[in-house]
Amino acid sequence: MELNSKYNPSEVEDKWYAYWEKNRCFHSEPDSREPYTVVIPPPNVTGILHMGHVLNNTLNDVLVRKARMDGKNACWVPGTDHASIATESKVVAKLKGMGISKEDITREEFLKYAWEWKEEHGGIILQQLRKLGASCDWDRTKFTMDPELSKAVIATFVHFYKKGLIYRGVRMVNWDPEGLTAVSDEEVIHRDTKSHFYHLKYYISDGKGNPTDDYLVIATTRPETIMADAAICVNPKDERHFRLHGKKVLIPLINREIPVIEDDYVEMDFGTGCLKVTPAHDAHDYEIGLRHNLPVMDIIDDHGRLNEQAQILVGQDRFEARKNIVKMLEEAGNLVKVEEYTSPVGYSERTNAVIEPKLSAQWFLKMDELASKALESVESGKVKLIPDKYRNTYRHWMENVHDWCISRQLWWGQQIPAYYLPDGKIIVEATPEEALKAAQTLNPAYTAADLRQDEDVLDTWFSSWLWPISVFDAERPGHPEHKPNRDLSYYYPTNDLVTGPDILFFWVARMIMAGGEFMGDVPFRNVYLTGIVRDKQGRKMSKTLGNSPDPLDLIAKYGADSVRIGMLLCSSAGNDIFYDESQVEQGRNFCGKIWNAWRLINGWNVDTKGEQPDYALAAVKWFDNLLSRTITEIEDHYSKFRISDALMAIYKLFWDDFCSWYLELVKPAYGCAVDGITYEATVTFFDKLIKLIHPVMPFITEELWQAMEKRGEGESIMFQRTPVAGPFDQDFLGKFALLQEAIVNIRAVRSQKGIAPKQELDLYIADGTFDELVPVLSKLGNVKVFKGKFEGAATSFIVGTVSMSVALDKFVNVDEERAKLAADLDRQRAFLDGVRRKLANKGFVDHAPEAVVAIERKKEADALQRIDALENALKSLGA
RNA sequence: GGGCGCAUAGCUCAGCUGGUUCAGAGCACCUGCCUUACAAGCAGGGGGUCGGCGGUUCGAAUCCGUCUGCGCCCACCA
Repeated sequence: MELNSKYNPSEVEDKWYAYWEKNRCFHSEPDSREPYTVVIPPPNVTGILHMGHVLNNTLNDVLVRKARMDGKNACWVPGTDHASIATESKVVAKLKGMGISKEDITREEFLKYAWEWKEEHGGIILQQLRKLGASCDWDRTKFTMDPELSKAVIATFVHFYKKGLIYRGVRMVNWDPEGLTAVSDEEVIHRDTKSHFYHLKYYISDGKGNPTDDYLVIATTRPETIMADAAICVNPKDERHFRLHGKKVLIPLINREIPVIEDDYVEMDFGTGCLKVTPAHDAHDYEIGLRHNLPVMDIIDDHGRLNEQAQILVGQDRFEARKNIVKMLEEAGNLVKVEEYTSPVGYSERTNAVIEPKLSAQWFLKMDELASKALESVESGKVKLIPDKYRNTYRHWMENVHDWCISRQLWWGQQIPAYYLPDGKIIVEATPEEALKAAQTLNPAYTAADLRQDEDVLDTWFSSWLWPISVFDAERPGHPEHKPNRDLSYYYPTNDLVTGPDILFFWVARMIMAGGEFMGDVPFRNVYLTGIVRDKQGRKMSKTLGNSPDPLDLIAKYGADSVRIGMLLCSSAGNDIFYDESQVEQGRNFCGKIWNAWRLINGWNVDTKGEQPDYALAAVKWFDNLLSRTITEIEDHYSKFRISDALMAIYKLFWDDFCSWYLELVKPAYGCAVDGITYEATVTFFDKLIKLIHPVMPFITEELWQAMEKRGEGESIMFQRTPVAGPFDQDFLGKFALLQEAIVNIRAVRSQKGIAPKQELDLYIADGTFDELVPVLSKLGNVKVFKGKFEGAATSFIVGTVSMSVALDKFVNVDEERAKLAADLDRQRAFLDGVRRKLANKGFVDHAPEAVVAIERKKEADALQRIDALENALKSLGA
């Protein structure tokens, strides 16, 4: 088949992806083969493909395609995550655009809009993944809010509730005033933020609510919360404040009287040693409040605005109120001074709003027991983290875990199956019907109208932690007594999980917990943690910075294979990825190389009766051995998840070894035909090479494999077997490497002396070490080879221990050659000295293993031989 | 503040159990080539005190200590 002179990726990629999908090449069903399973880290249903996804899914696809070609039953389950906060805020925004406020519509109406939105805009990313070449089993696509997956989530809640691990309680939680929901500790990101430290005067009360002349000074970063103060706290040992014990002070501006209390919590040497206690708006203050029975006064509403309780600045946003109250305090004479201050502030992971500590009733899952089991799974090596360094981080987290706040004040998600009875009792059952039945066992008079379901939904991670189970068998979570279905028994546990370290705790750890709870086994064997994709300057790629290229643009420009290569080239596990477009260009260049190599082979005239020349015989033997050795290396890299090393090994094998050496060697002279044996061998090599390349570059390899000969409908390179390494002759490969060195030397001589490649030179070789490879030398070096020493003007070099001389009567400058040889001789003598010093060292000879000493002795002998050869060469130059 | 990790060529990184001629790779760079697969290419070449200091060892890029400079995770001294 004729090939275009240029490779056109976009045409080829669309064609083959459509072909793969039409023939359901990615679909997997349980059978007698060994399974290889991965589940996709479900991207947000609202998401669009970014470079992080590209990295992640490329790695995943490489592993899946490799496993498939290794003969395993590969199954990669795709899907999306309902992402409650992100999706809900998008829907709210859309409704706002339509003039509809969430408060004005019912839950049912809102959900109708949300589902419409999801059907319309959701899952774009799954289309985009196809462009990348991801070989997902699309027939198995799941969504975390699919009816059966939601059922699994509800069942899980009921399971843990009845087990006593889920409880409802009033706690200080992280409130997101933008998302209007509580979030878990893990969803709060602390960032050092510049702010101010305001020193405020609180006058001591005379006991009747009037200020005296005496005052104390507190330091706060949040002056807008003073109206919620319940006390001033000092350290009982702090002598400076003994006079305050038992006194009351007045809150500035509103003159409310609050007591001075004593508690060890207060550090004497921080701030002024006086702490204002605001139980409603600070987690520590809340604790102090509990210890001292202080009232809780909440002055901030869900949106982060001051409410009626504040008395002043009512309705203002907390940050606006802060500015204003500072002015008021200054005017009132309560402001002593303002300091610049940097302190960590919590931000919502989803909305980036400043988190407001807020007291509210939420649902929690006890983590102690689950976490210790999940820790054990990793410590024992049942789950391997790659790279290993994350074990430490993981351990630290699992040992310091807090109960998980699982309720969210949202509508998009699985509604908590808790039902309140009129008397406040809580019934937890999977469905309203079951709940009613349970209620009626308490009092048969209850009707459905007496049950009020909890308004909140569950944290999205509370559904994604079931993902590796529920995508196969949604009946199982919450029901460990259920027999796993056929899919689950076959595919679980999955093999590898590729994901970012940022969700190690959010997701990975919790999947391990759920796996232990419902399957009694870990959900995966290996977790490959990728780095974060950064730009050339080391900045994290983000939409706001605008430094992230659109992967689809890149794919359109360079082709998906090139983008995959660009990503993989710089992706050693666990290290951040410094992305640069030049790497994608390298991928594109590699496509061109592969393409042209086939064009060359494909264009040869073949003489089936022709005799195989000696150089071709040697070339085939060499590449055959080298292929085996390199496959061994590649397999080793894969087994250790060194994907970029595996790629580099393949890359060099193809480009340097196959193209630059092998093809140059066997390629017939212009107008001549290649013999049949060499041709067949070359085609076989090419076939093996593109099979090795397929997992990293699926498209171009499919195109060429299909171009090589007519294939049947539905056939694909992806179902071919990975080439296996045979035994290889290390000595022969070593000898060939030396020969390559000789050829490089000859080329260098030409280059330095300006001798055209076409001009044949005479080469003298001292002995018969390379006899078998002389035809190779002649062809690639364009030399006529003579055995023995050359007497006359020549340039000489040592290959291994063999001296070679290029006769150069016409070109050589004897002085230059002499100087070169002398320099080389000096180097060899210095080397010999070093080796001899080592061997003369009794400590070395006595302590070092015999093999190491033997190597040194060999070095000594070789060096002596080389020195001898160099001396002879010098002599023949008349030195 | 606590914990973990990193530092090797201009850039990105390998270097696994301390010992092969170990100081490497890719990219970038320099020189010469439009050689009939490929200029997105071919051939050749330069470039590093392995962050500093000290130690262990016959032997250290590799192990230990320490300092410096980065990065990450955890932690609300208000």
